[in-house]
Amino acid sequence: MPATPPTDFPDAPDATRRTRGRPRKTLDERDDGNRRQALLQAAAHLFRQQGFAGTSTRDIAAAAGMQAGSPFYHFENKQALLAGVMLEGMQRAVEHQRQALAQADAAGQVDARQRLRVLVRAHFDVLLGPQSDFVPVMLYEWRSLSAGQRAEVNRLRSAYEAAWLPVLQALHASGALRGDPGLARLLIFGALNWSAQWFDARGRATLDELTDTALTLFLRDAA
Amino acid sequence: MPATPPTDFPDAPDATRRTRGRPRKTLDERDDGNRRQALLQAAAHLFRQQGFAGTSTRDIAAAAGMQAGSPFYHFENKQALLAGVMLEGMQRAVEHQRQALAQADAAGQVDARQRLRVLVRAHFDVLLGPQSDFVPVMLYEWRSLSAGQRAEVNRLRSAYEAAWLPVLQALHASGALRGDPGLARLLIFGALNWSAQWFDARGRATLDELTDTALTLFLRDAA
DNA sequence: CCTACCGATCGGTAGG
DNA sequence: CCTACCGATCGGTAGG
Repeated sequence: MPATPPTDFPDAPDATRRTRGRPRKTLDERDDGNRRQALLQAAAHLFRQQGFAGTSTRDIAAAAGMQAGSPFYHFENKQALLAGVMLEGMQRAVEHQRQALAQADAAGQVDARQRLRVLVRAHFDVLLGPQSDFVPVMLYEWRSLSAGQRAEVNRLRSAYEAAWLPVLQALHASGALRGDPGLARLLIFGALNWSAQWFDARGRATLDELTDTALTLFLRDAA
Repeated sequence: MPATPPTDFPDAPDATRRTRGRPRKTLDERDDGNRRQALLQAAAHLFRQQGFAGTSTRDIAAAAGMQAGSPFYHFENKQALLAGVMLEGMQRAVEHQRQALAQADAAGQVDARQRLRVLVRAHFDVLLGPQSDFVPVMLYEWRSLSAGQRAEVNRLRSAYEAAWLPVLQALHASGALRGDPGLARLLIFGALNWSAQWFDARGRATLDELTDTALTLFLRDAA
């Protein structure tokens, strides 16, 4: 990505250029997808705190340091901003899951029990770790997407969820997990996803302890 | 409660009273808290479908067969409508739980495992059964309440949740439930509450089957 | 990306 | 509970 040369205003008197009017943006703030990213970040945060309908595009613009109309230079409309947040959230989730599983493979952790631990821990990372506004927005602002956007997000979501089923089926086959694996998966996702409502990063439990408790709750001991 | 005598309009010509102007409301539609109840019902439904911020008081009025300004005759503001929905939802939940436990007592079901089944089933009833808009609104529109309203709703919610802990502690003591009962309770509530997002009453699973699967997932078999 | 603006909608009220 | 209405806010756009 080539650095854009600083374009001066030819008609501005040189001495006052830096002191009059609104402060100049630094080069770094201007170029490439930087501002788009700032909008997504701000939108994720506000959508999570106040919901989609409860957040104005002006709020988002202000949080990203822009004027009221500027978000529409980067996104077609408010809904496209929401879809952007969700797609980014799911891409991160899929990628983090992929890396976690690859690392487990490299460490020779092929046991279904170990793999479930990896999946649960990666899930908590994405849901409760730093920068964790994107996925909760996906989970809770679902209904505000158009049908087409929903389908697009759903493709990533299905890929993410698909990784769980073979692991749960293996655990069911070995007797470590009881009940229909499909229904069990829904209940387990619920248990994990609900943590976004109550987990406090400053509180007592760490993500490791949470993972332990969840696995202890769902799985039987090895015979 | 004394029946209100039908008050006629003294200056309305008798013959046309029933045919001109907007149709008369029947007595039944007019008196007491009937209209208030219709507003709560409509609000619960719309808040659930579209969220609090995404629903206008005009939508609610129309759904209850009123004009735009009329909800404010019954409720101070939009937020009071939301609080009304949540309080009604929690009152129903607490009452249903109380009845279910009383019935279990009468049937001599004092075993902790049996009591957990009763609690789970009653929870699903309130969350997924007929008229199940009130509690999901409570679960998902939390942030739109004022601090004072939140405290009021929380009192009922704490009472509801308090019934679970001794049962879970007994199951933990007997080895049927693993992990800290406090954390386990949060995970279990998550698994159950999340069902409001995916359960389809027209689908395959019944509430009984759901209850079975949940108990099988969380509890170990008797030794 | 900002400025200036528009039409629509919203929560809420006065007065009956 | 309706009628008529108000001020504020909102998503979005034209033109630079």
